[in-house]
Amino acid sequence: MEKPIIYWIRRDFRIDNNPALKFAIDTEQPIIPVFIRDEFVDSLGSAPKWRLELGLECLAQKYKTYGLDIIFKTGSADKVLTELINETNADKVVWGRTYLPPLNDRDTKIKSLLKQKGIMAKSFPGHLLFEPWSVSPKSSDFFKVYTPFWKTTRHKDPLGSIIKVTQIRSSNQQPKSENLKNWGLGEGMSTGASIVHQHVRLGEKAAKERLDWFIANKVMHYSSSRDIPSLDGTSGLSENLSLGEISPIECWNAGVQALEAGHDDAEIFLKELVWREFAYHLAYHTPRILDQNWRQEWDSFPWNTNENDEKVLLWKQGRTGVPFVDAAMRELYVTGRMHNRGRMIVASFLTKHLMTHWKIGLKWFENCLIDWDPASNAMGWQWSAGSGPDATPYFRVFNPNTQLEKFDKENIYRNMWLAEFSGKNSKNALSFFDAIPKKWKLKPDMEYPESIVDLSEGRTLALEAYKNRQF
DNA sequence: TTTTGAGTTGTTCGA
DNA sequence: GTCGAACAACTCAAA
Repeated sequence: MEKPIIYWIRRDFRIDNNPALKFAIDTEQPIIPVFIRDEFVDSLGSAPKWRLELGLECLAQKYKTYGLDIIFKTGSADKVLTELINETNADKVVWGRTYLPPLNDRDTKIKSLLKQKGIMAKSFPGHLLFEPWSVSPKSSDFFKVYTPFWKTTRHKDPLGSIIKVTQIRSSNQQPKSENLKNWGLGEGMSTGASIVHQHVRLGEKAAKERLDWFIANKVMHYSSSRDIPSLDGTSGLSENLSLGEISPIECWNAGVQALEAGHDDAEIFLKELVWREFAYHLAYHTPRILDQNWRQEWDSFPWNTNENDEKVLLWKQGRTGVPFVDAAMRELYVTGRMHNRGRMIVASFLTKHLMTHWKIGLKWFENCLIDWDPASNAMGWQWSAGSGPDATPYFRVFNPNTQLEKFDKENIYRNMWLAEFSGKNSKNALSFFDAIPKKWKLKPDMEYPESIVDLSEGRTLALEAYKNRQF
């Protein structure tokens, strides 16, 4: 019986432009694709876990068209892979790297364990444009500032080339698979699932089509339209990038082509892709960014750390009485995403006006975002809070009302998400009330609340605290 | 080693 | 309404 190769599916939910899968195909051995529900899958936040299930269903269908079934298994990865090797007599295991601890350390151990058994174990790039260790400054170990990182990467060729797959060789052996539907990955979502579902862009094909559409219609206006939250002016591909339903290299190449075709704004799109890289670069070199203050002196800052604080709850519910903040928080709840400008504003509001620890915000995002990415989420929150690697002047406090004036002058975004303003005119605004838990006891005809903080007072208090900090 | 220049995303005030 | 200055001072990258 011919020995098969095991392809371990990680964050590369695609067929094309997938170096690990390509390697497997090139061995000409039969391929057994496996997805393992390990402790790291179980520990995902509600929305990312739910989105993972959708992504897996879609991917399984795609594999079916090539005549392959994904094998679903639960357990620690070393144990599952070992059993699968024994069962199938496979002699190779390949997967795409995910770079961040603790997964990275786990993978290193598995690699040496498999090699000890005489199995070829190989990991591949594919999740990023560049390996985090392959970009470094001349005078230190790694970059702590974005702009020099960008200057270094902009003229660097990303890893790998375009890969198109036409066939995949399946295996005659059919190892026992669990049923994905029985895993209940979507259970944490409860009432909101059917509503968020309407806003999901699912799978490799849809992601590619979106990229084409974005490059054909939007990238040329990107520098200005990406800042307007009422417009569909961004690529919106973060959701697909997070599961690897599209390759970042494909996005990069499309951006480069647009730039070469004379659309200068495409460079800003490339810069955004590089922000994602920068987040991984930082997390790879300083893993503490994921769950501790990157600048450790911030440990003594007097954040509010009470998760059950009344104002924190109102922030989560989009009931702070500050329209831009509430609109963005409701957009998050209904769509599982939030416009980038909204992310900055709600983060600034939580960490500065409400003086609340960024970890509380990070955790909420981790539960609500279908495009959740551990590296980007942590970098963004720490940047907003001021504890991160960017030298953010402490006096930089977003005023949500000034922001509304600048980026939503006609109140389009506000009315899109706040039924208290738009009445029955906005389907989106109303759907928020169907998505939320009943126990929140919120109704669309309720009166819009008074602001929970006086914005200028909140700003002053935050500035005071930042000024008086003990470091 | 030392020096120099630069650093995602802002707000407010007063001329 | 528009525009420039002030808001401080520090870390990082490169020469």
